[in-house]
Amino acid sequence: MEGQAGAAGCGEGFHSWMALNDNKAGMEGLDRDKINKIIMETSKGSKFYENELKKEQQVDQRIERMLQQKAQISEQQLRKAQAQVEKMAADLERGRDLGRVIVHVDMDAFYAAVEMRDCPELKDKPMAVGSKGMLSTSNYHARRFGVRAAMPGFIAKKLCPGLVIVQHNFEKYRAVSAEVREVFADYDPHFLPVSLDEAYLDITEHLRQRRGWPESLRTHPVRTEDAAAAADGEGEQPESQGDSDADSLSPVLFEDSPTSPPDPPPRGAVVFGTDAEEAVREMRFRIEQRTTLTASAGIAPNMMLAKVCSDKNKPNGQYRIPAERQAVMDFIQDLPIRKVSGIGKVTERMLRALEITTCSELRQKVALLSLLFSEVSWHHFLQISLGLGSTHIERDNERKSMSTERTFGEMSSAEEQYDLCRELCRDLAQDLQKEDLKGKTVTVKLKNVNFEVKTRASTLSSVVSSEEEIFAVAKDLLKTEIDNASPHPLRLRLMGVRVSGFVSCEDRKSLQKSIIGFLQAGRIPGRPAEEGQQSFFQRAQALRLRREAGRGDPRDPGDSASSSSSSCPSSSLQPSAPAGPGELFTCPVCFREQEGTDLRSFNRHVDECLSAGGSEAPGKAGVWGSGAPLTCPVCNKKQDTRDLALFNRHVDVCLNQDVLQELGEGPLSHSANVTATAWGKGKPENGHSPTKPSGKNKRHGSPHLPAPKKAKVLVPGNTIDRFFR
DNA sequence: GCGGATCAC
DNA sequence: TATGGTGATCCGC
Repeated sequence: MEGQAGAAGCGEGFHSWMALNDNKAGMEGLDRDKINKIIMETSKGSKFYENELKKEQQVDQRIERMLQQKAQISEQQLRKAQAQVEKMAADLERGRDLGRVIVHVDMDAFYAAVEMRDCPELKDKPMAVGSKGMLSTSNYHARRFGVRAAMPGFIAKKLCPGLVIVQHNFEKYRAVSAEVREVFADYDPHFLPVSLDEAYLDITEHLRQRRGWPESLRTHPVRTEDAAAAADGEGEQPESQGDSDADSLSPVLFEDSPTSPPDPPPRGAVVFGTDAEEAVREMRFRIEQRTTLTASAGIAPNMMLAKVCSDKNKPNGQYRIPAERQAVMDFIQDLPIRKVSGIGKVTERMLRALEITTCSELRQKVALLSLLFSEVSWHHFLQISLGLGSTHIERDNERKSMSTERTFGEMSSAEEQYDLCRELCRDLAQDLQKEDLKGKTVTVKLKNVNFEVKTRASTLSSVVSSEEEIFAVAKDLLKTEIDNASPHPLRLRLMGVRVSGFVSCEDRKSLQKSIIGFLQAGRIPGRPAEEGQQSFFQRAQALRLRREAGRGDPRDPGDSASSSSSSCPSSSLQPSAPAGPGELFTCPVCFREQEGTDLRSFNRHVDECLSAGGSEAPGKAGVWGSGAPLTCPVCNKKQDTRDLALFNRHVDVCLNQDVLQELGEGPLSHSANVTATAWGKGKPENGHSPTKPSGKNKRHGSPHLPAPKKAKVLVPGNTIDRFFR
């Protein structure tokens, strides 16, 4: 999403935190002083304002201390530090990797754009999307008035009385995001979503394959309705200056340019080239065709640079840094450090106090920084100053905490506070249960009416997850604070509860390895939450239902609220899709059928069975179970085997059968020794999209096909799960 | 492990 | 009428 308000030069009476961010697009011809004055007058005297002033002064003191420290540094210390820094810089330089092509894609004013698309009346009006207190994003119209993300609605209204504020509609944004991500997946099946509107891709492999592609694979139809308009240019905001070679490399329009006779593409189609910029242009084009929304992108040898680049020609533009050291250095040279992700308001101020505002200045003074900042910090600074960044997009799979917090009007009654605390615990417990998480640390967060924030934590020897367990801890933490404040009441404006210290995934490894790990699947490591979230049963069931109904698709309908995910496959089935009436599930542990239960109940049963130990369970693999026969969740037929390996193989083949039918490539013999691995990371719904040229549906994004000698059963991810990726 | 801060979206 | 929610990380105890 759009960045928070950033720094701008602050004149008399103004402060960095309220100054307008003038480095964004859409501010042309704006009277910044006037805007700042309005913001100032509206804020002045408020509790919020007072607290911001206080925080600002704290930073001032921090800077003061730093400068004192700096004054005590000797020439010799500095020389020594210099040597150390140069050595490290040389090491880093040796390791510089320019071989990857990393792309950062960012949807333009995403929420606002979605709302405008779906409500044409908003098109010409200044509008913003947000909740009561805070705006998430504004359209470019509104930005001209100084209205932007992270601004409270009432101030925005003062700046722009005609502003239309639209409430969030996250379900819709998630749905649009899912469409966009389908396009991403074609360029990098392992892409890394940052939020609903942002992602990193490594298109190195895509480009390697793309070089050998015929034009037909790089040809994309123009939306039929307004093909002419789409072909006219890139919308209202043409690509900005700086996208230098854009024109020369622009897609050829076949509308009125009859090209070579051989195999003329269909009318109203565009063909893109084979290089990185063309691939990214194509991706943005497809996103726009699909969603009517524009995206901006940055192409660079690492994530840090790609992120900066995506901002450069926003909106609806792209920018590339060639994979050459000198090009990187040239780009970095005058880059304001604030543009770099991770350098925020405070860091910017601290560095500015040392006369560092650009990356070259940063490079110049790293030795000094190594004496004033922690090792982690100055290493980071050095990397930035060299234009280095991660070349390898990887997901932080493991969730480390989960929390709920709420802001409200002043609350001073202890009774109310306890009630609220319980409510928060209840909500949190529910969320924890959805991901089957249990943690050892409970933290309570309090913000008083003066905006002062406090957190109080307690770590237990055992894990907690239920409302009662969490509340038992949280209420004590709260009580301590209430007691401490007495006889005055706590005058709160916010309360939050967090659980962290989740049990290590290691503890669950044994479960994963067992058959149950396979059957449950849960979240697939390395995939975003929304793609791996459904259990194997749910997905198989969906697939079967779809087949029976002869329509629909088996995809997960959307992601959960946050885009974070866990590498630790849940040991519980996800509860979202209850089994239909009459569904029977066979517990893979005790082999008894569980009738008429939803997946959550079924899972609870399985959990109980497992935790009951070996006494009831026939054995880890359950191969010798003597219960009822297993039912294939795909074809829904009882299988004449109790051997889970055989059962798995049947299901596997069953699934492949479906894939092949979906792809229209005929049935596969059930005896064939082919696994879903052949379709690797493919998403089946891409395979039968009628709009794409034929041949395009063959997973060009997936690295290599086949080599599946033998179905490796019982290992999730190699067979059935691959199908769903 | 705790608490305050910083940062991103 | 009066400035958000979620998650991560770092630093100094």
